[in-house]
Amino acid sequence: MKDIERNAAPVCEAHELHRDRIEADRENMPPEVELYRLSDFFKVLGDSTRMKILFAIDREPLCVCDIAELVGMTKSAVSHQLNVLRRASLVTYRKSGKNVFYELADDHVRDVIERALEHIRE
Amino acid sequence: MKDIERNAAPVCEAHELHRDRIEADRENMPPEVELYRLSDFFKVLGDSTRMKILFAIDREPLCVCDIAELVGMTKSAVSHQLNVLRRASLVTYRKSGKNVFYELADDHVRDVIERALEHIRE
DNA sequence: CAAACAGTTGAACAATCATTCAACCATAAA
DNA sequence: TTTATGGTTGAATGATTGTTCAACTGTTTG
Repeated sequence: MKDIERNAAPVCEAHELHRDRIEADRENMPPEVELYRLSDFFKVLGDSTRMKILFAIDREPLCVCDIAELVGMTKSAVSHQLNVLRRASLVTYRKSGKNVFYELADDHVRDVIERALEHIRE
Repeated sequence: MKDIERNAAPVCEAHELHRDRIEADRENMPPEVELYRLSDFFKVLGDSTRMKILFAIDREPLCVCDIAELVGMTKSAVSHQLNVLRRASLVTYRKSGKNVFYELADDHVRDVIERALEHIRE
């Protein structure tokens, strides 16, 4: 049968019974802006190349070509991803002669990744 | 000038000077498989709809139509995203009559999100 | 100054992905 | 056994995105 109600308000009978509790759930949710900033933050971490880069510079600042060698990609690809990490304030950089050295911006990032590691290791 | 060396090993002079340190950095990196599981985990969190869903069911299990109303999307769209969250083991579900109730799988997820919230709030 | 090197950038391409639409399954009620 | 409801699913579509390629900037060295 055709789902003619597909665009109607998705409210089931169970919902009608718990209007007040649902309302409390709604108030428990962070504001829109924060939800977007949160998912944007995770989106940056959600790429294996960027994850490799973050672990590569975990111990010490490295120049782009060192990072490229550690993660096994071209300088260009790495530079593009470093740009993403920079815009998200996950890394900082410092120029020195012909080189540009990147390092982790702060320990918050390490914390989040550490927790996630615990999770996937069960 | 043309970058004729673009596919060559990306090793700069600075790299030659610190071969041993770079090698230590390499050993500090988690194994490939773990890096992929880690970025896959963050990838699932890196979507605003899924993030909304997780906060919607943070306090109590909810049925699909309640979740759909809280996040402001169709049941179909929510069901697709719940499927992603299920495959990543971030949520569990329980059938009850016509309804299917979803809840957070464990507290690890809450921990990671909590840390990330602290980060984006500075 | 010219050549080489480290890194950046924009366009293009392929791949991934979120949402919509339509149909479908399962349960409950009439 | 129909009918309605809650939820799932596959295909299609449009948007986003990661990598490559080519060219370019800036710095150092000969």
